[in-house]
Amino acid sequence: MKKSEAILREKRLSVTKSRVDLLELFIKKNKPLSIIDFKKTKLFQEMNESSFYRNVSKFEEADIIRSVPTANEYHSYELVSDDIDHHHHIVCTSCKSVKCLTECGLDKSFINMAKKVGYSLGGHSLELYGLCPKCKSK
Amino acid sequence: MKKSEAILREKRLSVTKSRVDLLELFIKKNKPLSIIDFKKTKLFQEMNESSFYRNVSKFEEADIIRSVPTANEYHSYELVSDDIDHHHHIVCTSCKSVKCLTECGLDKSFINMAKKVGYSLGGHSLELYGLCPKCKSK
DNA sequence: ATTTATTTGCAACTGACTTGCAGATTATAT
DNA sequence: ATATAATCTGCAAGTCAGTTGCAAATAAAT
Repeated sequence: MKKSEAILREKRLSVTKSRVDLLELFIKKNKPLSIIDFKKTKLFQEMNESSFYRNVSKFEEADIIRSVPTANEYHSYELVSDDIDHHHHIVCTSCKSVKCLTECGLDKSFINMAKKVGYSLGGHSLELYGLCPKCKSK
Repeated sequence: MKKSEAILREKRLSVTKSRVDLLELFIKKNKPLSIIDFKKTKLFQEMNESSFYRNVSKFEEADIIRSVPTANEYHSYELVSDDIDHHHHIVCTSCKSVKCLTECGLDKSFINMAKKVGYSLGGHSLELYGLCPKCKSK
């Protein structure tokens, strides 16, 4: 049984071809994916766009993937897995590639500052922008 | 002469009614505004939507306003003024109100981490999410 | 195997944002 | 102040990501 199928069963979602294929894509790529990335895929030929959106929603509800705030136009999602815990991304401003970072860089004084203005703190989003090694050397 | 008019002249932009009105709105509100906020305004009745977009672009080019990455659907912009330097925002997840914070909470170890993965660092976006005082007390 | 619930493809829709065009307004040159 | 050139505006139509209703197809439950 494929890994994706096991996950779907565990989360009590119906196992269908499109869900298996889409989830396998997330597993294979192992980095944030948006509609744009999906459209570059051969899977896009086989699977209707609306199914992509509907399944992404289902996966998100089921906590299989999470939304990654990208500060650009498109919604992007990545696998929620136990070994990739809370972390952020660095986006290359030239080739738009995304790399996951392994720690969270917020310092405590900043969190305290939020509390000072009377807010109770929920989550946060943090993205770095820069040039990846390849683009840097051009 | 209105403050907005002075700014427009300094930046060598044509002074028109819509530009003055729109810029006054940014000055009056003094917090990030999106199309959604604009549509709630009486100005929206008088001014065409496309003019809003075109003027926002012009203001951005002229460095009068800057884009604020909100990680949600809509593009949001705020005044660039010398006394509000580099800073971030906290967004209320209930009423969607936005508050500017006065410092940047990135710590240096995080920046070093980006360099470790071979990236040269450009900008970054950082948003906090939580409940504002009003929504908290409900 | 049959019923019931869910998912799919398709087509139509929404809403943010853009663009071409012709008329109006602003800047400039005289 | 006036004429001309440059820019801006409203309008209507278009683009594109994302959503939704419906009927046919597939999966789950009995």
